[in-house]
Amino acid sequence: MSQPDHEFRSRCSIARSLEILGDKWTLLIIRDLMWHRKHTFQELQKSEERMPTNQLSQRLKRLMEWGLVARKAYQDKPVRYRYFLTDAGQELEPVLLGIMGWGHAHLGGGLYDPSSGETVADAAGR
Amino acid sequence: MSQPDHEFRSRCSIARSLEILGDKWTLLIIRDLMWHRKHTFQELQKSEERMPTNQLSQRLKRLMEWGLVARKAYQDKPVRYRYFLTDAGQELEPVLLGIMGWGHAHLGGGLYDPSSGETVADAAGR
DNA sequence: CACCGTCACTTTCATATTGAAAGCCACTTG
DNA sequence: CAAGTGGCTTTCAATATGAAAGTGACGGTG
Repeated sequence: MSQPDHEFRSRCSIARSLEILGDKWTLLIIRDLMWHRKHTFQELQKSEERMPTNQLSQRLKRLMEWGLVARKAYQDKPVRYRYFLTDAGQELEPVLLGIMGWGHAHLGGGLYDPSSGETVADAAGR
Repeated sequence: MSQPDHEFRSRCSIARSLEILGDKWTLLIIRDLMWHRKHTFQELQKSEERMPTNQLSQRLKRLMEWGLVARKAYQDKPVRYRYFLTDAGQELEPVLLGIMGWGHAHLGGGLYDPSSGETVADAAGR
């Protein structure tokens, strides 16, 4: 539960958040755990964007260290884990929704509706 | 105004947005332009986080290419520019507010109130 | 019981990005 | 005319990324 010892570069909440979330992949893991019922390593790796396995491994580790993600073994011998969001991770939903809305409006990406589980407006062009 | 020719890695709005915004710095530039009245190269560079000048230069270029930022010369000889957000850039405000709220709750960062221009809750610990 | 396949990683390594620092250019100021 | 200012650009070592292959513990098949 305890977060890593870490010197943040500033006291700004946005700057701090970006030290954990600020890359091209991390929020996609959160997206998949939150909405797309992807919970195993393999399911996460098979997402459309095809994150490299070493990165996925690193990111999951970091997210666990920061307490946004936890895992539970779903089998022994060999032990295999199912990853899921903690409350702190779940609380990123409004952020994801905001980014999605912006990307839909300005980059022509799809619009996912969490309550129906469907992509409402499909991607335009590109 | 026209966005760059660019192959997005997927149709997901979040994945697309992260190709532009997904790093440790870009949203801090947006933050400073949006709330902190930093509009010149130097003002942006002097922010608490001390972004390297070459990165600032590159990011501003990218943000202009994508139409989130524009600039106007405020003097000739030598020409110097003032940067500001376009409408598309401004529309990231809810995203910034969301990230700030999360960072405040979970990483102890400050809470800025755009309407008063003040940091309401100061950073806890760390 | 040898072999193939699956899952969850880890390792390797070439390439790309980052970030600290210095350099550059066109002025302005003393 | 020397020093300073603003806005970049260049350089280069260090770090991060990503493609690919490797590992280890099984479980199933012939």
